[in-house]
Amino acid sequence: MRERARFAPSPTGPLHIGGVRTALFNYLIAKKNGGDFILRIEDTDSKRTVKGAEEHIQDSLRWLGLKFDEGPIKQSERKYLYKKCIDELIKKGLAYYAFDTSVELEKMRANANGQFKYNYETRKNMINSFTVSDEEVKSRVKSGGYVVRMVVPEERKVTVNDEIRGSLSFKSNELEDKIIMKSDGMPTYHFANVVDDHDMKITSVVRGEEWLSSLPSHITLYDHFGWNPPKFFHLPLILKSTGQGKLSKRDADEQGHPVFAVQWEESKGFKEFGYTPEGIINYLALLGWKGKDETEKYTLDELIECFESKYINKSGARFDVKKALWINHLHLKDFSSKKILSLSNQAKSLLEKKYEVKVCEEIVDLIKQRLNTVLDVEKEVFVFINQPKSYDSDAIEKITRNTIYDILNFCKLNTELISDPLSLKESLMSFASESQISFGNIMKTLRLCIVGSLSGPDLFKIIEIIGHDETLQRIESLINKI
RNA sequence: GGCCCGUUCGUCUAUCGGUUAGGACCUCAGGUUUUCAUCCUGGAAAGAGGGGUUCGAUUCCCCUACGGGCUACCA
Repeated sequence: MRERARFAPSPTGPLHIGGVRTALFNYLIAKKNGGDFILRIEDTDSKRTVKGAEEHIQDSLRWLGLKFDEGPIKQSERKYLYKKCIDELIKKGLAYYAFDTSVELEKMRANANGQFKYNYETRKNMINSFTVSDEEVKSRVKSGGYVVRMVVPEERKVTVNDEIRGSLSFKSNELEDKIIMKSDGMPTYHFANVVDDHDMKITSVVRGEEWLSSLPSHITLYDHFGWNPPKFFHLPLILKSTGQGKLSKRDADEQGHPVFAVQWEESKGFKEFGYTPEGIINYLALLGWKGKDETEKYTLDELIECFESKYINKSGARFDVKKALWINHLHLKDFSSKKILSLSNQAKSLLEKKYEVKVCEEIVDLIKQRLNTVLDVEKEVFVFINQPKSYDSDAIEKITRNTIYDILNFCKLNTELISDPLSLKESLMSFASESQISFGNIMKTLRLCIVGSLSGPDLFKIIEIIGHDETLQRIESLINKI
């Protein structure tokens, strides 16, 4: 059977990293066997639908490269289907009308110390199809304000299977006659989910662990309809990087990392923080899954190739920024210069204003392995565009001003050497032995004057690229400053 | 409180009952490099606790502890 998996977020807010991982695992399970990846928007609660959320979800998936084959299918547009199925269950006696007000329900819960369950026993004392005459039911239904509840049978063992955890069993008496249709005529999550997954011929339901406890209710629903349930994968949660609990926006803010894939309102996403889709996808795949061997770097295509759901982990995993950054770096350093340039518009336009395209790419080649995020491109490229804004004063003091002066003066007096970095290096070496200044200090001085600090790519390459005049200018400018 | 799930280095994880408990991030020490980074070599670092089962348990079972989820006319 053709594999069909769906990502089914509700548009109640922006897509966060946990949702992205759910989407990714759905995608991988679908694509592993050449199946379909479907997007379904679960917007059954109009009160909680947030404007722009659906668009944000789609933007995120697009940026990540998780293309869906069908959808987005919106539940709000499928009321007719749910209604039909509700009627079917009512006719079978497996669902019933309930007329209790929320005030009454709250009272019941308060009285029972939070132990109240609407079930095979308590429904006898509530206002519903079981306790009210047929005529009254009819008239109450006519005037609206009712809900529909599912019948959960008494004293039964509900055995469910989760592909990640294996077989689980629940007692039906612990379950509730869950509301499946709300008084506004919309289905609840539990109902719409089951009906849609069946209707859409979904073969694998991949979702967060928070749904595990409602699985027995869902299975009961499948039973009521006489449908075969799909396979279920309940993914462990992503936990905050320090402390306890699952990752939330607040913790992410505190730790200084994003939670959204792409920007949402004022909150920058992974994209804006300079992560690549490749990096995020790779890191997220590794958070809770591991391939057969020690490989850590995967592209999406490689993931599809290697992914096996049996290697998905059971326990929650902390989000580790340092490792995420490292994985991002792994991808960035292997990108072509052209691609890196296309990711950093700012750096690209600054460079291209000054250099030919070929040189621009050469420059990026020099800085590639220094990158953790695409934001670093701009920083690293700065030395090729502008004079240092400031100088590392600690370094100056260490080398001493006199030495610096001597070295720079030597360069200034041998300006013709600057055009030929190779011979410049040789003369500097002989200058070192003549003047009793260590070659290390000479290089540091020169770097200080070209870069402003003691880090950066190959100095002679920099000199070659920025050229004779610019180099001389930078030398002059440091001489004037000390 | 009840129900369900989980628990190996600081973090992500490997281990199909017998291993010097392996790898990666982080970290530390060396090496390469003109510097930083990259890269290379090496070090430190773990089976929550208690009972069983077994010749033998990180691995199987039970209890406890801890963590997580659910317990809405929210998803």
